[in-house]
Amino acid sequence: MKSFSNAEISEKLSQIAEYLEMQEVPFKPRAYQKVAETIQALAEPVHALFAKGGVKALEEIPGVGKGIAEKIEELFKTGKISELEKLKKKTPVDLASLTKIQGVGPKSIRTLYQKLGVKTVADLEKAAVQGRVRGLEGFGVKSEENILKGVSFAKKSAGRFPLGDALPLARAIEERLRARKDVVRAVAAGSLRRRKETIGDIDILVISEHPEAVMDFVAGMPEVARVYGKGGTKTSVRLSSGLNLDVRVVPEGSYGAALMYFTGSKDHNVALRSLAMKKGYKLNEYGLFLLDADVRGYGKGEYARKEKRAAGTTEREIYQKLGMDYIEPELRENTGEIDAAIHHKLPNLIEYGSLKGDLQVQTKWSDGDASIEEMAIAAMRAGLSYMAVTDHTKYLTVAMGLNEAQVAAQGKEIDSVNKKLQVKGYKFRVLKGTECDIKKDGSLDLADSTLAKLDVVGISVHSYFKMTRAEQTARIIRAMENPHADILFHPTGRIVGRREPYEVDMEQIIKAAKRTGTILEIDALERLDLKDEYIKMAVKAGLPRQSRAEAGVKMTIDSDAHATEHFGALEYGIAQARRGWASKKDIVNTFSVQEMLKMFKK
DNA sequence: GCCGTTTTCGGCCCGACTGTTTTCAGTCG
Repeated sequence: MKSFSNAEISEKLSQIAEYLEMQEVPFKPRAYQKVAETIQALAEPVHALFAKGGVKALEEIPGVGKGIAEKIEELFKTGKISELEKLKKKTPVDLASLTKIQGVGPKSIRTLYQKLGVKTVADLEKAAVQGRVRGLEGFGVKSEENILKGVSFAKKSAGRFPLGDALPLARAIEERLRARKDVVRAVAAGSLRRRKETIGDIDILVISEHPEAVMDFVAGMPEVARVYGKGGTKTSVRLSSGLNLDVRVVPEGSYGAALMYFTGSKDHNVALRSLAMKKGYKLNEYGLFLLDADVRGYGKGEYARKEKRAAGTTEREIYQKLGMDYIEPELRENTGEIDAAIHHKLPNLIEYGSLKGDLQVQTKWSDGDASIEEMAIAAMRAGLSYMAVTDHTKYLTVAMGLNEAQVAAQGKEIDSVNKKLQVKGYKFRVLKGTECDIKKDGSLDLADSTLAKLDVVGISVHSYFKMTRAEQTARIIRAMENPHADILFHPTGRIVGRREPYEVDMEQIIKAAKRTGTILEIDALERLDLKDEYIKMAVKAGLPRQSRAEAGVKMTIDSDAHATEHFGALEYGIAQARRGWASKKDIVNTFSVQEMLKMFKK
């Protein structure tokens, strides 16, 4: 039995899709592509699902039927998918790299291979430089130039950006557009509005009576490195930061429909459009239109369709006409939200700005940049009324972790900071805490007698990332069983785009959290750990059937601040919680300090 | 290949832009 990561499985399925697309096989490519995307976003390793429940468990994955399940099984058992091998033999090209080139798709690749023998990006570049591409049917001088530009950009491609990098950039561009007299509205939509953890490109929707002027402005912005396309209402550019930016202008009356269309996700839109169609509507970026079938004068099932506009000014209106509740952007992934909206079962999502405290903050005592008092004042400025000081412990020598005596000494400083704040008239409380290391055997790095004196005991893994799944899971669960352990910090250890999570069975961890009363953390700074899918599991919102019984695990959203400016990251943590269908009641630090402390294990 | 508030068979989202074309295919989102 071979083990493949979700990314590897996704890549293989996606390749099958592209090969089939190349051969103009209808419909199948989309089926494969959809599953590839689903698996890519899946937090639970597919090989773990398979180990637990075999082919049946694979078919539980949305979009996976008998055919694809068997192909995944074959991959695990033999290390190969014979279908893919067959396709590769027929057209032996480096699909993965070639399709990454902007403007080059499966059809072009086929022609380039058949006529010029192009197999790799290097072959393609050579052919274009030698001017052999322009002679092909359907290609010209311009296509050749674009291929060369595409190749050179693909070479220094930056890929996806963390939400925390893209959001400020998008907001700045939004501001500049709004400042224009000819712009009524400018809104960043796309994956950014859905607050995905990484952003591939920025999509901005503009309402304006003068689209051409807006297009000129966008294409001429100083940070634009290349203009991919510029039309009357739509412009695509690449920014020097490596991000792509799409700006689309629509008239005022289409605002809602366009916002919906531009926000996505694609899967959500496709599902909505299918639903609209069944109800006799057509949904596009200009509105929701009622279709009248008029057979008079037409024969053999041909219909003249007259369109009557039914909605489009606001998103709310469109959802309503389709018979469902309004769906918040963070939920629009076609992972159960449409059904929930139809049956009025959507969660009441935690709101931005609703956190009262932060339960993971580092200071100068270990690897933070600022003093306890400085962090407290910054937390207050961020609108919080309490924070826990949770410096690292001694095992983590690189972070200058504290021993028992230092923790006691730090407690005294916290007392004096609290007194000082009180004298100044601030209603803010600093809690005594720790980010206590979980050692290899699952024991904790500080003596129980020390932990017992603290308000907030966070525990976390910073070593032995390479243990087996079973060992790592057992290690963490043992630590959670410590009666003093209140919160499991960054439960999977991942850092978005930089560090893969360690192997751990999150379903078991969530069960253990329920059993032991341990709170799970959503770590906002760089990690976004828990991932949305695990949050969903913890709150029991419409996820894998087998975990529904484990509902009701409490979570906390923390900044993991190491500097005064890091409290801003809490916004991303809330976004992640919303994407995981979490409500205020699921998140302990939306409550006052007294109410929150009552939720800790006894 | 998948899926079901019309369906276990017969469907499968929709439009902008480009480059190559004289009406459209390919790509993208």
